[in-house]
Amino acid sequence: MRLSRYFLPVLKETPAEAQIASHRLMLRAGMLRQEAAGIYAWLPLGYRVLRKIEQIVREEMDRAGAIELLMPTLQLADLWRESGRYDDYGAEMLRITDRHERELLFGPTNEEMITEIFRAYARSYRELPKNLYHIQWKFRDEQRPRFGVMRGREFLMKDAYSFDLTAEAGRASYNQMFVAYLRLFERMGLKAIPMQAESGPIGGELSHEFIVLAETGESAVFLDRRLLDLPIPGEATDYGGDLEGVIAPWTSHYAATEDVHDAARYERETDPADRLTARGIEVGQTFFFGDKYSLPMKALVQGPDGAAVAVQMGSYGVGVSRLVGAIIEASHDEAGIIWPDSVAPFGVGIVNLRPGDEAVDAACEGAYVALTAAGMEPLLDDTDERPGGKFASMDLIGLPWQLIIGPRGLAEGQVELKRRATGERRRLPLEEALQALPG
RNA sequence: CGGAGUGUGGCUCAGUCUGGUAGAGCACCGCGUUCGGGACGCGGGGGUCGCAGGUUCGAAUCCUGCCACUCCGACCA
Repeated sequence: MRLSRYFLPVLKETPAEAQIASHRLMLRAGMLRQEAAGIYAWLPLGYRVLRKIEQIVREEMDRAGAIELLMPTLQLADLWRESGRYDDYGAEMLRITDRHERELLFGPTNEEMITEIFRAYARSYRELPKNLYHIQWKFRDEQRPRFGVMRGREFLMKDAYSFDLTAEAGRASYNQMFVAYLRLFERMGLKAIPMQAESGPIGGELSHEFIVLAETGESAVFLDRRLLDLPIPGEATDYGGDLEGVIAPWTSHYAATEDVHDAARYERETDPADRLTARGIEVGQTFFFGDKYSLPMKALVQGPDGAAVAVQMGSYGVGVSRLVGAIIEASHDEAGIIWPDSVAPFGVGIVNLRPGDEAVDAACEGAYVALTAAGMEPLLDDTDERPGGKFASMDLIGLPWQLIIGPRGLAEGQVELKRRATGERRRLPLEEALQALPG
């Protein structure tokens, strides 16, 4: 992408409404525009990051055997009356009436709808297990939205739903999602720790919140710090096999949010030197709730013995839009965002220090073509802004690499290659710089 | 939902107490000089001061109502 043709409204000054780093930086980097309290437009740069995160989530869900579909944002109120949640959910649910006076709602989650879809087609235990997911916009009418995309009212969520014949099989499905979550957060450069959690309105006994440790997190957490060093399951993990052993290290150390924290147990199960009290951002949550929905909504299949049984279900959410903020909270400095390579909106920024200079323009064009061909997704700053401003903008938007090309260096056959994360700067010939970049 | 604030040009804000022709910096447009870490000079464009009533000769400023947004708390798959 050539910056001269792009839409990247970076802000020199910090917007007054933004309180935390990720919100400030998203507004300043031209990623986000607030349209109402807790409702945002994703500008081109922000949307690129959102899509990268979404894609990582999708790949890991697919790897774990889940199947993608897409459910609508609007749902019929009657569907929620079947589960009894229409009245229970309260003011957080946005209720809508159409021209025929039919009651609708903007979905805050999709247990009812996926159960309705499943029961419409599934008849036999032979069709199990199934795990269906979608990545769709949700709306929860928070009383007090805040912190930008960290706590918006409209947000993008991946939600998966598992269907099994028995609780044991359901537990296996739960474990698959557990492992997939460990992997997908790791791929985004995040250290997300699974913690015991309350299941809240979703219901059920078994639940984990996946929490990224950050000072600006909304909840206090208590954990065994050895969890921070556990290895993440590899790409070759056999999701068809028994995963109990894979997740055991994660569930055998103490980790809990303040809501369910048991101080006595904490002291009994952890060594004082290993205790870590911190704050965290919830980026995902897993639930196993058995027949809580399948029973009242009659999602039944015939078992081997011919009897109809309610399927055992779980649901698994990832806050895709919240992750954009969480990643920034975990990775930024005074100058701006520092994107992990895997979610960076562009792989490398090329800075033309003297647009209009024939040699410099040619070198930049050459680098742009070569890096595009190499799949590096370069962003070429070919504007006539002054160098200082270009450097500041590049640091702000946080691309992993910066390739700086100017007349002075070029006269000596040199360009500058800068790694955003470390600040390391190297002067070297253009050809070598292109070789040094991954991709 | 309880409490506290804020709405003035695209952004950050001053002006409101004490009513009297709407301001600054940045950004933007033109010309020129510049150009390796957010340049400088000269000239210029842009605001029904959140909305609606009221008081007054006169309202950004005082009064009333409403709306939006922010912060603290409660709430929060």
